[in-house]
Amino acid sequence: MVVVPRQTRQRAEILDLLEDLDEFRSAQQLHEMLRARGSSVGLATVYRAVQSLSEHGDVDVLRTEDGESVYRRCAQRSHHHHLVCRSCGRTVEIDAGQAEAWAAQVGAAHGFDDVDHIIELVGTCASCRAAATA
Amino acid sequence: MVVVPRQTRQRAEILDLLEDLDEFRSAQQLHEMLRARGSSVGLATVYRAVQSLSEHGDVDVLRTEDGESVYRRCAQRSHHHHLVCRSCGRTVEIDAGQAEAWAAQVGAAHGFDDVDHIIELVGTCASCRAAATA
DNA sequence: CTCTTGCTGAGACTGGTTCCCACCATAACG
DNA sequence: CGTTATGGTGGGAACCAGTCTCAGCAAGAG
Repeated sequence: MVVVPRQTRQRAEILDLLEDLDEFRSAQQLHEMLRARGSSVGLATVYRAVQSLSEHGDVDVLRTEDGESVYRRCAQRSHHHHLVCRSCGRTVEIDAGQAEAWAAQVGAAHGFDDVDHIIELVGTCASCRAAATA
Repeated sequence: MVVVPRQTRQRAEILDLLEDLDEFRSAQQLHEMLRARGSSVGLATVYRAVQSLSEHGDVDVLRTEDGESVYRRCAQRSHHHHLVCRSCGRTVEIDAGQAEAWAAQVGAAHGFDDVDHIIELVGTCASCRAAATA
């Protein structure tokens, strides 16, 4: 009795859109883009879709500095982290084995169990750096 | 012409309160606590104060999962990270030299400069673990 | 085909945060 | 020490992301 989300036009359109994008987008941006494409999808539906997708590990979620949640379809389905360009939004997926080992070790040193971690890296990518110094 | 915040009763009271606490608190919680103490400080003022304090590095800010900002007066004024107990909120400050070195190295490997990082650890502390298994 | 059940969407609602603006206290200046 | 400009204060309105409501609809089971 596993709960599998029903396959609907709206969900398909949202996934399609996410496939086309390679940067993190907010639910509101996705909604706008869908409307621009001419499909009539409700904002609430977009929220529900990205939420269920993220629960199933099909998309990754990040929180921006101003508290907005942004979503991205990721190549790696396993746990990983992101290195995001602060200027153009280009995102690189990182396997963070080393950082995870560090986290577990630090937790143990302070008597903490089940240590989860939030690790995100923000930098300036090579091409933006070049553009800035030009 | 450096902008130094004016010293007022309200700001002093907020800092005092933060000194007494050793867990992260939201602006709203701080506001409530101040009112409970009998001091009439506006909510807007609390927001302004914690904001300016965090900009000056006098308090640390974290975002909870539901998008609330929480604040804490930290012992270390230099850059550091936190290991928070998910059950009791107990917080340990971590010097994360190793993680930072890793972040810089990963950034460089992908051609990224000025790599900032967000690293937070959440776990279950020894005493909460004991209480849970009791 | 029919029925059940989950999905949809418009708009109302919530809760955290910021803005507005008249009033007030601080600090600088004479 | 009084005056003044400047920035802080506070209450409420405004804002915005996100959630809830509920009637209508459509996917999938039987």
